[in-house]
Amino acid sequence: MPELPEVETVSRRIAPRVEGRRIEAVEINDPRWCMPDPPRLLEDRLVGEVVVACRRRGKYLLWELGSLDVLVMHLRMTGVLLVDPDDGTSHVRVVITLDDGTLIAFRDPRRFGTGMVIEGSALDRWFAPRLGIEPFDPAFDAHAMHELTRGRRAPLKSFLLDQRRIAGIGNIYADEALFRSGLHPLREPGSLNRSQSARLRDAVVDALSAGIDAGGATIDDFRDPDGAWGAYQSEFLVHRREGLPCPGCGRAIVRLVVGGRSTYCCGSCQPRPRRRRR
DNA sequence: CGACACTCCTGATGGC
DNA sequence: TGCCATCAGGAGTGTC
Repeated sequence: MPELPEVETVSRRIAPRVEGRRIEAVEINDPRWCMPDPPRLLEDRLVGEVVVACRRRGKYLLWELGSLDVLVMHLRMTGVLLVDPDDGTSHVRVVITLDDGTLIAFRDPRRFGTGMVIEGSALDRWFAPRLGIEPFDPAFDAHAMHELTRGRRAPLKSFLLDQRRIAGIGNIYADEALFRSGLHPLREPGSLNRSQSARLRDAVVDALSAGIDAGGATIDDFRDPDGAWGAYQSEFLVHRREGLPCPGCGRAIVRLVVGGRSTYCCGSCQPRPRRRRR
């Protein structure tokens, strides 16, 4: 499932192919993609526009247009953008034709992905209630992490998945960051001391960086825009590795469910909190 | 306000 | 071999 490193990978690979290009045509085959707006509305606002910049915010992929509108896309579970997809590629929901003939296809088997056009001046207002700090923002330091955890009582794993606190972490990188920090997924965020908050902050940044360096992880068919598989899934330390040896101590990795999400951790390197919250 | 249940969707998986 | 139930999960919505 595309998380920050996967969306970053898509953005980096696709940017040189779309920036400076004019959108020649847009074909939206699945109205769900831009619901509740009708496909015609998006097509009309996109066709003829120059893509000024392609970038990422949280797990959102943004195309800034010459009109100052922004195409805001979310890949959700199974979405991916492909450059010049092979003939017969299945589950293609949207096709964008650029003025040099390049085709950008949005492929999304489960149809959770979304696209919308927002005025650039309204973008921050739209993100504000949804997305917290960017993990690679210099302001995201140990102190900022400690402040974010104050008073939070839901499990630490759920805290990391809450996009309104920190933007971009999903199920994979939450598990990986928690393992790297040595903290248990059920820890109460508000119970972390300063040094634990600092470790968690570093673990989040390190896990996400490792994912980006590997070109993302291929789970649920994720590919980069050139169709290449990600590599990071082979570097997972704990995620989806139930029963396999912990890279730290060799004991079997365990799976539990936290906040309804599959969660993988080492019972020994990530000591369980003494008492459960109530 | 925080926490949590429910919803969307379809390919993959497992049981018989 | 085929059928069916179950599962996965990001974010929006609704409820307490």
